[in-house]
Amino acid sequence: MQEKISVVYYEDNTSLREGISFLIQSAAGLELLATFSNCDSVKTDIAQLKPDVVLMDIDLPGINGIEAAGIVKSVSPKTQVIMLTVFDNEEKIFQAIRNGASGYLLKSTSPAEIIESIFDVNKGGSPMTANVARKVLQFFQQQPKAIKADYNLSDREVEILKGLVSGYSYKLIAHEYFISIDTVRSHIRHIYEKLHVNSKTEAVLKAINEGLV
Amino acid sequence: MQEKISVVYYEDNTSLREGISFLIQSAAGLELLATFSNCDSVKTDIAQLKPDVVLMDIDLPGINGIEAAGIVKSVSPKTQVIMLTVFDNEEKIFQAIRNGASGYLLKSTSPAEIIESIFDVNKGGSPMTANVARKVLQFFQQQPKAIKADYNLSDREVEILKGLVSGYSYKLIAHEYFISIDTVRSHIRHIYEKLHVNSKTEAVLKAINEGLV
DNA sequence: GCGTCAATAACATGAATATGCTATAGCCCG
DNA sequence: CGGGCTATAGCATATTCATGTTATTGACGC
Repeated sequence: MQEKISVVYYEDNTSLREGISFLIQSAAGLELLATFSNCDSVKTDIAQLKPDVVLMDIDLPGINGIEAAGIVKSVSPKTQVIMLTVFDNEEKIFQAIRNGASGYLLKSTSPAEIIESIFDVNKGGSPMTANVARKVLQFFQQQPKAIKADYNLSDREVEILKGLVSGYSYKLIAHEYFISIDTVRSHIRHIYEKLHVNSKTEAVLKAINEGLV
Repeated sequence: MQEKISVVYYEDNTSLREGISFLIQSAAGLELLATFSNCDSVKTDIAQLKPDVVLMDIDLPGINGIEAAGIVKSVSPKTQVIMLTVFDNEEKIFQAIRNGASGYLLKSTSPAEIIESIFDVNKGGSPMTANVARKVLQFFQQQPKAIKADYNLSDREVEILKGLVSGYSYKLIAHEYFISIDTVRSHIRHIYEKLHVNSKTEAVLKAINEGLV
């Protein structure tokens, strides 16, 4: 058996903090190093304690939990951060993930699952409430909406646009598709009209952002 | 109380299929419409049954579960698909997600949690084993590697490059940063040398692909 | 068969971009 | 204090791109 998993817990709601703290202390295999009601000293706290896992409330007075997550990861990259929040706000989820959070639980999660999540995250998992996970997955799924349909591009125009997205010059595209450069111009002219842009770069950016890969 | 959640279950391992089937049938609120040991008739099955949820083993003989997930979503977009597998292989996870799967559970998941996941996914969640979730999250986290360091761009060059990535012309960038257009040229010349490209579009593509957002 | 549209193509012109060369002023480093 | 690097800037030239205009061919619809 390995050492206990060390935990630090940030939560401003006193009764919640005391409740979860009690559970962590009771759990075999977990060791609660400290709890804090705000993140003001998160940098020095974490630098000294170097916990395995941080439980971080997202809505804290002063520095919010999302920024704090980033600070934790910067001073102790191996520490795993689990965000706890009442919000399944999309923007906050992605901010937290980008800041290095490895878990994201809604406060509706049962205490037993919160404890379980600490073990999960320490084993290299990412415990996530199903609602949160859905939002993350949608990020991957949303894309295949066709730029073709949105902007009424013809098949050929999509091909040419892919050429632009590949970084090709008109000359190369002409050669690629065995057509004259003037034809390439024609197509690109039409593409620009349909996408409402007026430069190669804008067209490429739009194509990428709209999911034409 | 609403109607029962209708479930269809694909699994080639007979004893596992029978075990889970029994649990689904026993669960209040769930109705098992059918089980199959392979996906050969998935298209017609789903088109007729239109279940709320499909439990899909990923390693099936014949058509594999990942393709099958795509077929399910194409004939019945509202049906939620949960993948079940022994592998937490990264490529398979992402393929399944792109094919529209809404949940991804390892077979080490307890039967009780599998049942719970059916309710979760029907409520709009995405039940995921923590290991799987981690792989998905890493997709978002890997980015902040600096193009600056990789290619030794100066601060100013990064700023200018961001201008290009925003779709600006030289003229606009010059105006944006209060410098002459010739200076913009100079910077961009150096950027091209460092990135080993020779057009605006290539530079923009490289910047985007390398994670300069 | 006639209108519409997609794909092809040509010609022209001005704007934007790519590239070569040069140069100055301010840093920091050893 | 000289050498290296960055930010700034100018000038010249060639290429590429953006855009206006026009035209032919073949598909498809009705």
